[in-house]
Amino acid sequence: MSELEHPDYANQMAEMNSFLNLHTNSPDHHQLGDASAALKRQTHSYPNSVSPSSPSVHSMSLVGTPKMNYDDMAFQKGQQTQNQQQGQTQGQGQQQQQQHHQHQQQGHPQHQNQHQSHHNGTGQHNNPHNGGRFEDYSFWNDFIDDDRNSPAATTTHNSHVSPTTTLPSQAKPQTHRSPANLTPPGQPPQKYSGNGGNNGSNGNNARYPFEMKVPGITPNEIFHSPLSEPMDPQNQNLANVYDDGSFTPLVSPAVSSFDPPMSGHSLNFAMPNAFLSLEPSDGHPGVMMQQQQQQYDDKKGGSASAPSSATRKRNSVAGRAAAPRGGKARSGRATPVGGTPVMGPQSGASSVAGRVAKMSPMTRPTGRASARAGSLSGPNSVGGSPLVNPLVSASGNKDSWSSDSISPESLPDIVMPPPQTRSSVSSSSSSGHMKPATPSTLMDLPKGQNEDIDMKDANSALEDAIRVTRNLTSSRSSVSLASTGATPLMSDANISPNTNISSVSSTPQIAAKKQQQQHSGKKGSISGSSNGGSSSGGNGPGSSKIAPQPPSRRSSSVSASPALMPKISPQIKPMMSEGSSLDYQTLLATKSNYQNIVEGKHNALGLQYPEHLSVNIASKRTSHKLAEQGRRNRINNALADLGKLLVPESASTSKANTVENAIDYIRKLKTELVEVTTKADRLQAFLQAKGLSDEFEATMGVLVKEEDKNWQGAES
Amino acid sequence: MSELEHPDYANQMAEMNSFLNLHTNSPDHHQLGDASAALKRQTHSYPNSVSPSSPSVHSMSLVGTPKMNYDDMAFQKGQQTQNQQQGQTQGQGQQQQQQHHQHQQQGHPQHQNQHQSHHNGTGQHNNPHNGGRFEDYSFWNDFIDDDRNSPAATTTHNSHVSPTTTLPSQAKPQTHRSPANLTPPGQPPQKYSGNGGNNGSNGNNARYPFEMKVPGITPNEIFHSPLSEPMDPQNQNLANVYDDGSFTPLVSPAVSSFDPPMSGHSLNFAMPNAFLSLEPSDGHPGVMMQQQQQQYDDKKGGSASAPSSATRKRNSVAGRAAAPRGGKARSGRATPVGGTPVMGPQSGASSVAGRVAKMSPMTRPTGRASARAGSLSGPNSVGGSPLVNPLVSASGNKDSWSSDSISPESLPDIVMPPPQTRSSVSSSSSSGHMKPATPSTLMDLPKGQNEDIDMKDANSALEDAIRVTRNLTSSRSSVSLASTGATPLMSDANISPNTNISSVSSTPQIAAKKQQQQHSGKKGSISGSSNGGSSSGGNGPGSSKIAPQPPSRRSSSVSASPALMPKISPQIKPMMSEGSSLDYQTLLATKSNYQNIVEGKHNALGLQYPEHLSVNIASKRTSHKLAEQGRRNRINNALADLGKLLVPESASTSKANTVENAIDYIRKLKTELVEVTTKADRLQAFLQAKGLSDEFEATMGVLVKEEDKNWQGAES
DNA sequence: CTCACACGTGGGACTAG
DNA sequence: CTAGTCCCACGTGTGAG
Repeated sequence: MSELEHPDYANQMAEMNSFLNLHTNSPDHHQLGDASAALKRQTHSYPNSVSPSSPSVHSMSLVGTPKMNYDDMAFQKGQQTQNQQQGQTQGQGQQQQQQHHQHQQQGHPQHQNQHQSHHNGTGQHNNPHNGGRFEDYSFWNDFIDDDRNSPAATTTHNSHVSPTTTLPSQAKPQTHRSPANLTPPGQPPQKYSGNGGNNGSNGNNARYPFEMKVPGITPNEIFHSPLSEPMDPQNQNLANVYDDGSFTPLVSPAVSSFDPPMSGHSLNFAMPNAFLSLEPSDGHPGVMMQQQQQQYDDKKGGSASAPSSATRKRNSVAGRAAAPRGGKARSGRATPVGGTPVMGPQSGASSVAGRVAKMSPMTRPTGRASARAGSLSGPNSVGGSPLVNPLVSASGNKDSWSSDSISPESLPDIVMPPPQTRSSVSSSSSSGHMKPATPSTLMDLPKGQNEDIDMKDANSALEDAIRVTRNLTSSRSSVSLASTGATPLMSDANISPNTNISSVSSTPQIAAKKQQQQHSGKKGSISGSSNGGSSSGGNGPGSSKIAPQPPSRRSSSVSASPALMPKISPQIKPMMSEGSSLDYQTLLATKSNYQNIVEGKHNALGLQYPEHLSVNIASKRTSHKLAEQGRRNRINNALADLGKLLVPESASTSKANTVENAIDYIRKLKTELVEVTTKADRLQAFLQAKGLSDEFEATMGVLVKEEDKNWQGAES
Repeated sequence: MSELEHPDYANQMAEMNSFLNLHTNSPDHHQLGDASAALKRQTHSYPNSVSPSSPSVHSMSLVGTPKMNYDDMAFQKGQQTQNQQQGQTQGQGQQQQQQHHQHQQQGHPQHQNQHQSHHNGTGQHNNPHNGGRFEDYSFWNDFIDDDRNSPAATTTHNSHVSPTTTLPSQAKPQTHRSPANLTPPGQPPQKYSGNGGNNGSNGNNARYPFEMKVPGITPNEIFHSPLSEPMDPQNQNLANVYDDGSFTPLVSPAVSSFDPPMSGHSLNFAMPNAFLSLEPSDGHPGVMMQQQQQQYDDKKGGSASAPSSATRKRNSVAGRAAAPRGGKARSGRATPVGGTPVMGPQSGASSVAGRVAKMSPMTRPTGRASARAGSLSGPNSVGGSPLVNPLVSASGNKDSWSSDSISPESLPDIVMPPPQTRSSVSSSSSSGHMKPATPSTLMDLPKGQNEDIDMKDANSALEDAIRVTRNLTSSRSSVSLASTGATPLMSDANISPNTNISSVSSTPQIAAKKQQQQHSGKKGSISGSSNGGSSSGGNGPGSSKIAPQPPSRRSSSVSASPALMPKISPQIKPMMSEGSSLDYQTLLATKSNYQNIVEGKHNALGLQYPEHLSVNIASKRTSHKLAEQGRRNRINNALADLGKLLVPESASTSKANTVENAIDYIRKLKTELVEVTTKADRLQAFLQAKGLSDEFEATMGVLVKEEDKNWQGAES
């Protein structure tokens, strides 16, 4: 037996080593490392914040808190210069382009910076944290930059930078700083429309949605802060704004649903769901960004500039939405063309992202086809409809359930998402795919082609808006009740004491999902027998794996974000629907404890809450959520970049494949390098033997040895 | 470019191979994969299930369902042969060894198979799905192999292979097939103890826990299938076995908690939590494996063999548990030495894995210190105690909440985990760190030093067993009630009609968490003021971020796996505790819909369930869970390998850093390659100009041009 | 409080039957 | 269309610092 055991260990050891050693055979290493990181940050535009005078600002108070660090870190290092310096002074439209150009033109400048930091800061890589962090965030920036590339992305970077001072709303400076980044909704269009001067609108941008999210982590304040209530008013404002623009008010009211709960000291996520505030003006629907991204993007916001009103939104999301990547067609899986946000989206870049795209589950594509809202449907007619009510729309989408979990904070996430469908419609099915808008999406870079984007993006943005998806889980469940007859879960939501929730309208959640239109709509096209529901479109019935999605979204205003819902899939829902007694029992049974608590019903039930606990956890969760997303984005961006470096055509480009390909590629490169080096050495040796080396150098003017040495050193 | 592309494919292929190959240097690999997989299955022992006559068995019925495919895929290709063929005919003890040997001896057979499939199946990578999949799974196998290396792993492979026919119980062949793998608890010890002839026990091993999990996807059957009931008997047997051995019975009774629910056609996860079935005999606690692994491992189970009773368990988990990696010391973050499973764990290998390790949240280290069970504590004295009751132990652990979600299936996950602590204590703190045992961990390879392991592993295994962690969330909540006074959630569990749940004992969840003992116990050491609770130790109060963890675990048998619980963190729990009426309302409020449903209470509440829905979803979830883990492992493995290729010293090695470093590295390599190539070309051109090229070739015998071409092609 | 992980989950896309 | 597979993103919990 011992043999077995021991050998195994040995083997394991061997394997582990073998991995290293084998590869190690080829020298190389280190140096390259730094460069790539820098690129990412800037872009992001976060659609969400769009809502103008959102009360959410209030919630903002929390804002200036810990998490911001994240972004700040990154920015401070490298990009700082880019975003802030450039962005601040410039107008949006211009900025975008400029920055964008910089990217391309400058090429690797950022990288170098990082490099230095990397090398300089720590002679060796040993100080991963510092060096690593910065770089890491730089990635974000890079992404952002990427997003820029995509038309939608064209937004200005500055916006996220320092919303702080500029914010028109009540928000405290502090809070704004980081949160400011979120700003969102209203402005995204600017990019598209080319409204360089949206500054004025910026004030509106204030961004409440995000602010909500950006929990400063000042726990106590959060809950107790007036925010929750204030939010409502603002929400209304937002609605108005949208209306003014030409939007459908649907937008955010629902959002508040959350706020009310928690017996007064709401959890604050009132807005959470992100929300799509489409833009009225240009007809570019403002895509919503998620909190997370902003934070990360904001980075500097705090210190460096308070980019006054100059801050601009950006539709990074929209960019993505457009994502289908302009012309690229996506064939089957194998051929990744699509806009895979994370992995392969990059516009011009390599084809890496085969199927990878996925990006954000939240809204996902839903695409037009399925998109329910009649108004929204038209790709062009952005003006009117897009703003879906998260709550309302939620019905059809599967997404509503997806996130689940419970944290109150989850709400904000969804917001508007950009399209960037994974399957990106591609040129062929121009119809209007879009991508999801999930947080990550927001974070990411749209990259697609620059031009053409405006229109497309706009359209896509609209669709995206519709897709809002997710936010409130309840919506879907309620729907299911109607159609399915089974879904008990959220339907009760309205029952909750908090009128706000139900009243406001619903929340995001629009349709997001389906959209498969592209190819021919294996599943997608069907998407749903869309109800054609007028106002809030979102319904992604299409693929609904389990339950049929009844398009009828009742506006049930459950409010509890999907996260809050118990993980039980809608399908699981009890059959009870039949009108059995809807008393507390039912309520309890259907809503989940958390929701009940949130809605303040717990008192009725005799349940009590340690408020402070909930407060802290809420903020923590929120921050953590954002942090996690930042992390994911960093990884995804890095992966995407990595994919670009690789072959390009290579394989499907799933994350795993990307990494695996990278491994092979590195090995290959090492092998080649060794071979070439060997050859060169031999040649050189030969020349020297022949006594021609001097002549060679004179002739060729090349300094061979040094290179070799360098190489070897690196290699070793 | 063509070259590049092709090369990439080639690379991928190569990568796939490379993994294999590289490692292959050390033969193990694939085979191992199978082996390792095999290990996991048997072991499981699910403490929960342990409970002798636990009704939970009933739930098992679901087992044979859809997901199995996943594993099957992988296995069918390569492993199939190994496990089934061998396993079926052989006895457990023998089988294990044999298989194990095969692994080593055969070396790469499986890999090759996969390889072929990849190449053959799809000339190019275009068919990522097929090709990729297989290979992907191969990874799993590799991991598994690694696991084997760890002493615990020594279990037999056969067991998982084809439980089908062999199953003593009434289970239908179908269901059993895949599920069979799970087999578990009882037998793990064999390896350790060297009980080659456990065959007889095998019958008992039957494994209900896993079967539960392994949903064959024959949805209807699952729930309705007789298995569930039959299982019970077996479980009893198992329990007996353990008892016979010298175990503490604590084990699994609780496990069943799940089973009963779901109004009769329970969801099957009854066992879920996995559970540590330590081994009584030798004193090597049998570590539990998770479902996931099994499934993957099982793969073939269905078709090939119906390994008669021969099926054997395995303690693969234990192996991991031992993981602490023998002597390796793990310093702070920067210094990765530890056993970081995914990223950097490799024992001797490079330092890459700085902090990366994390691996599996599930059980994590919990380490001895915190481990509550008195009996268990002693590293050496494996004999008696180890089997913790999942439920019981759960109290303190944070983990219980971690997974959350709801799916019933979640239960099995945790099983026994191997140690492989991220922070691996390292030599210095020899005390006994261990690693978590999370699914991923299981998957991964322990790799520490070979020798010393036996004892250490064994010890660690024991500890691991204690750590079981997670499984049932309820346990913790209940605990909180007691101490905190707040936690309403699961406490009611007992209330549920199903007597089984509460009665049996509790479930896994033991202590897993804390364990920080190592360094000095920043947080950890405190762990708990361990109650010293005699029987089931687990409590990881130590770090309890939020609530204080009251060590008193009331054995509340909530049963619902953590997953089932609403995401609401325990902290959030309503204050209601005060003994307010615990009627349905309370019950509903506290337990979450899902749990209620599972417990069959929904009827009481007037809720009805479309059984078929729940059935499918349960199985789907389970399978999906496993698949996801496989995917994650693949990525993580690739990442780890990638990290190895990179500098080694380089940075911290977080995933993001790894990828980023890889990017830089690739760039650097390319740059160098270009430079060198350029130089070589110049040299060569110079020679040719001089007319010396012929002479050179004659002298050096090198074919320069070709290489250059190749390189350029790749480069372009 | 930060950073990093792993997990489980929902869901989109795609392929087959 | 369903089922199965893959992949992804998310949110959460949790360590370690």
